[in-house]
Amino acid sequence: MARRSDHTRDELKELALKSAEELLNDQSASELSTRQIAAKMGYTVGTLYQIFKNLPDLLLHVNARTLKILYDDCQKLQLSKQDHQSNILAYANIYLEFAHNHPGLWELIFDNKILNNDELPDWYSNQVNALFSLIELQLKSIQPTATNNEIIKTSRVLWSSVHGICTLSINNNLFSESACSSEELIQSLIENFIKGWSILEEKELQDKAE
Amino acid sequence: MARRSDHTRDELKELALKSAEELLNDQSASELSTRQIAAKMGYTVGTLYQIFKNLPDLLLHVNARTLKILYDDCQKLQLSKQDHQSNILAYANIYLEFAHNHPGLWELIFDNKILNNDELPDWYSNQVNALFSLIELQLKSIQPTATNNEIIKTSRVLWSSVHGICTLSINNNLFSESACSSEELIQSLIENFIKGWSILEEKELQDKAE
DNA sequence: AGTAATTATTAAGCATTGTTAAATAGTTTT
DNA sequence: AAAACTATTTAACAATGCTTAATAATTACT
Repeated sequence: MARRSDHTRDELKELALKSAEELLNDQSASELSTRQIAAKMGYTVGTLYQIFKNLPDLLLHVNARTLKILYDDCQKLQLSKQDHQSNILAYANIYLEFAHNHPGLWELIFDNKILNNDELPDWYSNQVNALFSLIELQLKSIQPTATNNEIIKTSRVLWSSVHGICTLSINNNLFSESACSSEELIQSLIENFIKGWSILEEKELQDKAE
Repeated sequence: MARRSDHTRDELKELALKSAEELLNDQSASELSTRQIAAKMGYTVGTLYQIFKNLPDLLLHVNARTLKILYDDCQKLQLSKQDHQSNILAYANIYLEFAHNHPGLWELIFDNKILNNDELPDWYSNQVNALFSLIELQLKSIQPTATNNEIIKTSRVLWSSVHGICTLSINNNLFSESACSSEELIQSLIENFIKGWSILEEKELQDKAE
């Protein structure tokens, strides 16, 4: 057989990404293969290489869709005008919940097959930055006098930490005997960190005032 | 050829682990293979399977040695009697430095090939717990009245967060344009979190006193 | 000492993997 | 209707980890 023209190029792309995503519901990112994706599409491997440069390229597009979902979920939130800490906690819970419900998709975002291969394209970095901006906005509201650099730094610290809790609570047994849920851990992190961060800034302001 | 008896069983074990460790200096954990290890030893794969159950088992033993190095490094520290926050920061920097200098070995600790396969053996979990105990001891010194559960929870939060910062700062480009070093991020995390955590406890104590 | 049992080591086979080049069959153009 | 084009398949390559059968060297036993 050849040249079926059952699907346009765009349809094939959509089909490939959807197939990969469905497979990642049942297995880990490292087990995902081109042949599996092709089979799920009803095509063979060669077709994939006509649409995507290679497997990492395909997976990068899967990640782009994942980032979009995360961003859209964040946008749907009813944000509080006053309680910015709660807003950050809500973002963190969206992240945690997604990681729990879609461990395969989530794991893929940090897959070295994709990250190590090439420089990430701009359109992809922009999606990541957009997510960071959400946190930065809340931090800026908490401490309007903080420098831009301090805001960026703090958003990275916070989000890396949230990410770390997700990683370790999802993948393994390090928490085996302890009865702490990941929600509790996330809440402890954000409560204590933001509390400390606010007070640090207040002290600095007092220092300046004296 | 067969039965060279150039090495005893123990020597072969040592040789295999050392070979794996050396390979991990130049490549990522996911690229590491039995054939590579065997070739580096000057043997073939079958020999490995006489010493270890399988590859995950071999890697688990590599990890055990990594954990021991980390623990020994922590023990070498000159701990402060008063400034427990600095002690925790020192532990975190040991962790960060190791991750930076030995990304392959460090990555392997969280490899799913090992973690997902079986339940971890007790002798391994004990090594992990010993490392957590170091942090727990410092936290207990900061807040002697905190419950055991609160100490365990807090150690998990802190260490997961440190781990998250290491993960993201080593593996990828999410921090591309921002000029924050991982040391800065770690310091911000620990300073702010511990500050917030201490104050939270003080408030609770006040509540109880009233 | 010489044969038998044991065991360390190799070598080969299986089912995978990503990727590419060539063959094939359907569509479009001439 | 024939020729040009191209989407799709097929087949091949070099890897991977795992398992097992064959082989060779040592040890144990008579």
